[in-house]
Amino acid sequence: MEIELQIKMNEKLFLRNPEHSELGKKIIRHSIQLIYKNGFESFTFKKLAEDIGTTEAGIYRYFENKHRLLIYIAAWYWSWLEYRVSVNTNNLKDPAVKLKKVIKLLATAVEDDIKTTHVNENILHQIIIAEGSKAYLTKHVSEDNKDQLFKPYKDLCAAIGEIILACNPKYKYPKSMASTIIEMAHFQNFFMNNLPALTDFGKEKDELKIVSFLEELVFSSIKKGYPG
Amino acid sequence: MEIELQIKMNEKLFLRNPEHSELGKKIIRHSIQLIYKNGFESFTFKKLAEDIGTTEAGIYRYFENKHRLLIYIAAWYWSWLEYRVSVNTNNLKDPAVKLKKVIKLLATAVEDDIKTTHVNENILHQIIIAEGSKAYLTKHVSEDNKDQLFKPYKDLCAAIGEIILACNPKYKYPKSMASTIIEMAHFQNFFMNNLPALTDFGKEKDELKIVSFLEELVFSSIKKGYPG
DNA sequence: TTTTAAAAGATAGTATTACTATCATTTAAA
DNA sequence: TTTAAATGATAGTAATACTATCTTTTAAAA
Repeated sequence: MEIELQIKMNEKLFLRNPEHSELGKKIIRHSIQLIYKNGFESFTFKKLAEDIGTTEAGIYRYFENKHRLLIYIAAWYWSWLEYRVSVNTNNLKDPAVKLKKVIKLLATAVEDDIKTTHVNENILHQIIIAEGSKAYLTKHVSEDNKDQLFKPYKDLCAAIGEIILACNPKYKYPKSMASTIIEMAHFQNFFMNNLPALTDFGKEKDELKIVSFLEELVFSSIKKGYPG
Repeated sequence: MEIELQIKMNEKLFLRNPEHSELGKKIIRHSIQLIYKNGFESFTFKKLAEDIGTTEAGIYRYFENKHRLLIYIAAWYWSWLEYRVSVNTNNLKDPAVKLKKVIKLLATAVEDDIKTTHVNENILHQIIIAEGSKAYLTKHVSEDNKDQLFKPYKDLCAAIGEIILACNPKYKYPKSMASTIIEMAHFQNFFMNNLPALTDFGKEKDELKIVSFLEELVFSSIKKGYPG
């Protein structure tokens, strides 16, 4: 039996659903590779088309512009992460154990077991670290947000917020704590590898140190101590 | 007696020092306004030149490209913040009181008393919140970092790290905690105003709530309790 | 006060980017 | 088998991101 992970994406994220055709899947796969290789700024639909072996106009039939494509990729990532969080935590009772698991999922590289056909999740993780915030750091965030383009991020944040509240129902900032964990899992990683003076992990470059930092940060704040 | 705040900037940040001429100062002032108004993506040297009443070529004599100009503006902001941190904390003995002061300086809008002639600091604060991370989220961070372009950020981070260590010399993550405070002071503000579901401050939109959140986060982690 | 050099203005030009439009051909669904 | 949808091929445009050159203005040195 072959199981393929299909994530249902918001229709507003694209002009034509890239999951529904070979070309569409190629667009996603190759844009992830190209953005990883050269960064989002130097990424263009022309280069992408050449890389795939199609034409610029072909790409424009799927996505309005490269920023929309970035939002799509980010949304896919957040949906996928929420899926992994739910799979990896719903058999756990202790919310503190759950929260530890969440931090680990956020802050460490993916073990490449559950392979979805057309996405390299490790590279995806890397580009979301470096380019992910550009999806919402724009003048048109609010309109994009009205179109629900950031729903997967907000859902993940809400889910983590729930776990935090389960640890301590009186904690006052579950959602801000959740977004802090998410953003810092990524930023501390980026800093560690690129601006090490901004972290305490520059020498070892060990993701597990980020996990320890975040765990200490979170659990001392929500005051439930460490789980086993 | 007239005192003007002059911040010495790294020579590699520009081709010609914008502080040394009227045109240069106009470039800084007007770019801050334009980026604030339309966002960094739609900001171009052409538009800037028209806004100022000079030519594109004129701007290029000061800055290699718009990204360098953003780095310059960000560097100026971080230098200015470090200056304000030192002015506002060096008469304080208790490091915990110092740290509270730092959090407030980072997370709340500027009282526009100390006016530097050509920069609107409130608008500057806003654009750093929305665009600041784009200064380093690039493929060429490491080279830029070698040119010391991010030194002001790193210095500020180091200074805050020192205060954290003064609170608790055994705390293991002073620099990561410092960069977390800095980034979250900005991101929680951006989220509060643009993606409120990611925070617990969406309704009131009150910066002081962010201050409370950060204080609780920081002090429960470094375990020295709140100052008076 | 003149000379000289640096800065700014004016104008032109190029390659690339970010699209839109059209028409022919292939592929897949009815 | 027909018909529509998707793709390919090609062209074209406005804007962006520059570089180059030449003239005029401004400011500093002799």
